[in-house]
Amino acid sequence: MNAVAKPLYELVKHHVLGRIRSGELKPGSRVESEYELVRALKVSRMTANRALRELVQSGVLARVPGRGTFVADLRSAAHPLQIRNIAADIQSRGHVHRARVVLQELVECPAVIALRLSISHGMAFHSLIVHHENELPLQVEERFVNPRIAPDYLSVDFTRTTPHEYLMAVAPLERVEHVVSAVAPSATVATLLQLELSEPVLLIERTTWSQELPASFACLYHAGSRFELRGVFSI
Amino acid sequence: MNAVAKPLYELVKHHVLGRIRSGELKPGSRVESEYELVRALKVSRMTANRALRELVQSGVLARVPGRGTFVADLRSAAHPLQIRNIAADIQSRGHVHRARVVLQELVECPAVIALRLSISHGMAFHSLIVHHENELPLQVEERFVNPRIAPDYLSVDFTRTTPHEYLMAVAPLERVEHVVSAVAPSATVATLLQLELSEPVLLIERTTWSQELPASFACLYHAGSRFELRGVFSI
DNA sequence: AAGTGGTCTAGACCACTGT
DNA sequence: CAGTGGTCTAGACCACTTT
Repeated sequence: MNAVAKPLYELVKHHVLGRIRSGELKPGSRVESEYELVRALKVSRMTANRALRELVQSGVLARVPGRGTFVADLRSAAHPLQIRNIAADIQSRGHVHRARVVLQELVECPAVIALRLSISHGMAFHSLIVHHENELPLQVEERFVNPRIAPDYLSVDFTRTTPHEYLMAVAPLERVEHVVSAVAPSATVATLLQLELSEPVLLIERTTWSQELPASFACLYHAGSRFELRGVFSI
Repeated sequence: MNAVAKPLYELVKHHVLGRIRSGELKPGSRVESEYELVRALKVSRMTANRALRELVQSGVLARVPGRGTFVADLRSAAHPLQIRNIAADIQSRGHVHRARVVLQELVECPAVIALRLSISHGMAFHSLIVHHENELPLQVEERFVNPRIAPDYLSVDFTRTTPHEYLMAVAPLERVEHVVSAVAPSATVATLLQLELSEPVLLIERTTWSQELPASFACLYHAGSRFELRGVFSI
C-alpha cells in the first residue's frame, strides 16, 4: 500500500517533511546533508540532491553552500499569494509597527468558524488586533485559533510577536488557503481602521493547517487606500 | 562575457527559451528530445533532463512519456496569482460567458500608461470590454496594448476571444505582474458593472511582458460582491 | 583537512507511445 | 521495433565554509 512505486526522491522528501511536520525540525534547524541521506536512506547522492533541491524550490528548505541545509523560516515559504508578515512588511519599509490588542480571549466559537476549524465542542481562542504603520491603522486582524494546535495562545504578548509568527513557531505550517475580496467595512472594522463606512476594504481570509488539522482562521481587513497585494511571475 | 560560468543546464534552458521567445516554437510545438539535446549541445542526458524538468516546473513546457516534450499552452503557465482567463473560469462553472466590446481603438495614450509600456511616441491600442456571467456583469477589462507586440489588435473580434488569449497566442508571455487592491468604482465602472458607487470593487492591475518588452497593461474591475481570488499552498 | 552544496557525466533499467 | 520520458547510480571535480 506504500504507493504504487513512488520515486526514491519522493521518499527522501517525505522523510524530511515528516521530521518538519512532526515539529522535530523547526525553522532554522539543520537538515541532514546529502551524504548523510545517502548513508541513512541508501540512495545515491544525486537522488538526495534532487529531493533537497525540490524542497528548496517549494520554499521548505534553504541551502547554504559549504554550510548545510536548513528549514526555511516564515517569509520564504510564500509564493502563491505571499504569506505576509505584516510587522516585517512594515519594518522593511523603514516604518514603525505597533500592534494594539483589542481582544484575546477564549470564546464559544461561531458555528461557521467551528466548522472550518473542525472543532467539535465549540470553544476556540479569539484575538482581535490592530496593526499600525507609523500610528496609522493598516490592518485589522481577527483570528480564531484551534486550542489543540496552540494551547498557550492566550498568554502570548501580541504586541511583541504577531499571531502568525507565534503559530509558525509552535506548529509548522502545512497548508494555507487564501481568499481575497473587496468588501464594505463593518462598523467595528471601520472604526478600528479609522475609515468611513463607504470606503472599500481589502479582505484576506486565511485558513492554515498544521499537523493535519485546521490551525487557524483569520480575517485580515485592510484600508483599500493604504494597502495592495503584489505578485510577480516570470519564466 | 557569456556569464561568469553559468551552469550547463541553464544554457540548455536558455537555448529552448530562445526558440520559444523568438516565436520559432509556439504552444503545442514539439521541443527537442533529451537525446537530441545531448547530441546538439554536447551535454549529458541528466543535464538536458534537468533543464527540461525545470522548464516543466515553471509551466513553460509539458512532457508526455513516450511521446515527447511540448511547449505548454496558455492556462498551464499560471501559479502565483493565477493568470486567470475570465471566459474559461465562467465556462468551468457551467455558466455562459458573453463579452461586450465597448471600445477598441487607437489612442494617444496617457503618460502614466506610456511609461509603463515603454512607448515613446505615445500611441497605443486601447480596449474596454465587459465580461458577463449569465448576463450579469462580472468584470470590466480596460487594457492598453503595445502596438509593437500585437499590431493587429484592433481587428480581433473580442466577443470570440479574450484579449488575454489573443496576446498569449501572438506573443509568448515572459513576465507578469499583478497588483490587487480594493477601490471605489468610478462612475463609468459602476455603470458598466451595474453597481452603486458605494459598493467596493476588487481591482487587479496586470502588466505583462513579452519579447523583453512591456506588452500590455490591464485594469480588471470586479464587483466585490460577485468575485474573489483564491489561492492554496501546501508543502 | 574535512565537510558541504553545486554541478556534471556515462552509463543503466523501466514503462510507455509510436510505427 | 526504435524513440521517448522517468528514474537511478557511482563516481567525479569544484568552490566554499568550518574546524
